[in-house]
Amino acid sequence: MPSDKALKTSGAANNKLAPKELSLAVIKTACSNCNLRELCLPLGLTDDEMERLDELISVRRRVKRGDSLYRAGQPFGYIYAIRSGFFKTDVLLEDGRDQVTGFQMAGELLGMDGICTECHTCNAVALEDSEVCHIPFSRLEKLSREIQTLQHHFHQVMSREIVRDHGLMTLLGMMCVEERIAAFLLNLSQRFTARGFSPAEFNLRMTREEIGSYLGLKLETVSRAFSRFQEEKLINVQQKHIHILDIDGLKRIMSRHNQRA
Amino acid sequence: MPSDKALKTSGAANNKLAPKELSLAVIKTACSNCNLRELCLPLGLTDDEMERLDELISVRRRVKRGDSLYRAGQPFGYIYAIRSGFFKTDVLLEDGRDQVTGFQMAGELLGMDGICTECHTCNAVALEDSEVCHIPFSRLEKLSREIQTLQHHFHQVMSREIVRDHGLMTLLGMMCVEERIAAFLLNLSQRFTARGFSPAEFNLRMTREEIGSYLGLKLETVSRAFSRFQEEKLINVQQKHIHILDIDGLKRIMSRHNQRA
DNA sequence: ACGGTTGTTTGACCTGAGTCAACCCTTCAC
DNA sequence: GTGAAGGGTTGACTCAGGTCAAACAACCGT
Repeated sequence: MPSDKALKTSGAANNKLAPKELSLAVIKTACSNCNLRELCLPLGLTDDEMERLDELISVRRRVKRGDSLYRAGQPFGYIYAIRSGFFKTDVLLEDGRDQVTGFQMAGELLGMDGICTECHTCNAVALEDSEVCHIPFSRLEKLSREIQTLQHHFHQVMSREIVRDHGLMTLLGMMCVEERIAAFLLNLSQRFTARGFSPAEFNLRMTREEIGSYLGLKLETVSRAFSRFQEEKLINVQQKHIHILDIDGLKRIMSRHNQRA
Repeated sequence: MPSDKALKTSGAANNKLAPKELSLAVIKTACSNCNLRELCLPLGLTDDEMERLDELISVRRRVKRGDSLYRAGQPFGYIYAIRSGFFKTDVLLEDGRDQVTGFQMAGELLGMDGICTECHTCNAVALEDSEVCHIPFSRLEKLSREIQTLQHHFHQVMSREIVRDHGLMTLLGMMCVEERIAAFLLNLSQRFTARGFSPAEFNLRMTREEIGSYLGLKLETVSRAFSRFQEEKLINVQQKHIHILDIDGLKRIMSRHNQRA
């Protein structure tokens, strides 16, 4: 199994200097050569259509760990596709409390929260050094008026976000600690698998506090749950490194229902 | 203030029998004459464009209280616009537990959860006798390729759904009972106001259990919170009838932060 | 190599919301 | 009118997860 660190290698950045057909740098960063194209916007497009999508993406920005891709309140103009790295999104309540609403990895889109008000409603923060493609939204809308496949796929991506949120709502609304943690680990495992990494071994990019915020728990509770899972030989935890020993055991936790709320 | 019951009056149903320009029935149910058009899909469209949208909506169905508009697992084909009435959506976990994920009222759209998998992922159930417009999704996509305003507005509606879900996630993740109930009442009040009804007086369409499921609480907890709010002269409750006496008091509850999770 | 900072673990204790149970109020069918 | 069913309220008790505190481990810049 490849280490999931491999994903961080990215194409050369200065891709505007040489003519397209000759520049390896361009080829390496174009959608058509991106190894995430089956997870990302280009899914299902013809080569020709993909090239038109490529043309939209004028900027590919690196975001350093800890930096924001965008912040709540900023004007909305772009959808962002994660080429490499790891992000969290969080919303801030007026009184200072905040909650992580999602963790995003390579191939996933960020920024759709901004469409409705023309302003972003959450913060997107890199949890490791990352690289994102900037997709100007008005041009994406224009292109998706011309390419039906693209239009439909974009609608699917937004819909998937809604369904994902519903899943999190049921997690927050009626699952107990162990179920939340199991669901969290299984979800990460499944997403790493989809990206060609080990389903059983990975590094967490976020702190216990961020996990807790996401799952509606306190960091101590997250820590205790990890320890308990380790005692029960379901996982091995060493700080940020997770090794899932018994994936079916985790799934079993999800299906025995001792409802909470 | 008009009673919010008034919303239930709806146009005649058999609108296909007479030529358009002559049929009052058609005029009464067309988007262009719908008093919800500023809340619903037609927002911002010209008369001409609205007419083209009208043509998509071949079916307007009545849904009896307790009946489903669609169920999880059913193939997806339509987006539904609520003309009158009141719905809940809920998702079912494999083990039988279920959670209400939203309450929808006139002018709001239902069914966007189905786009990503071509299958609905939740149930939509009428909480009172209702009337909905069926919008065939593929034709909506086609039309929104032709009408930029429509396309953009549809994206805004989906985005708003995502932002709404984030709000519910923060509610479930870090608010205490009183904050959840206050948020719930304020949200209903605000939506009734947008529809021209009293911000202070309305009838709940859902049971305490459904409210609890939505807010991640048990029905007894909801009932106790209502009683406590009544003692504190914030509201008057009589079964399903709510009278908000002190809307600022409710807002104040939301901003004093005694976080929970 | 070292001191400070940030993140993690673990224990002891506390409390807000869940559970269980009894009772009441409406509504509706017959 | 009457009985049954569904929904709502209230009280007494319990416990899962939060709080507070202390100690420890990893990381980072100098």
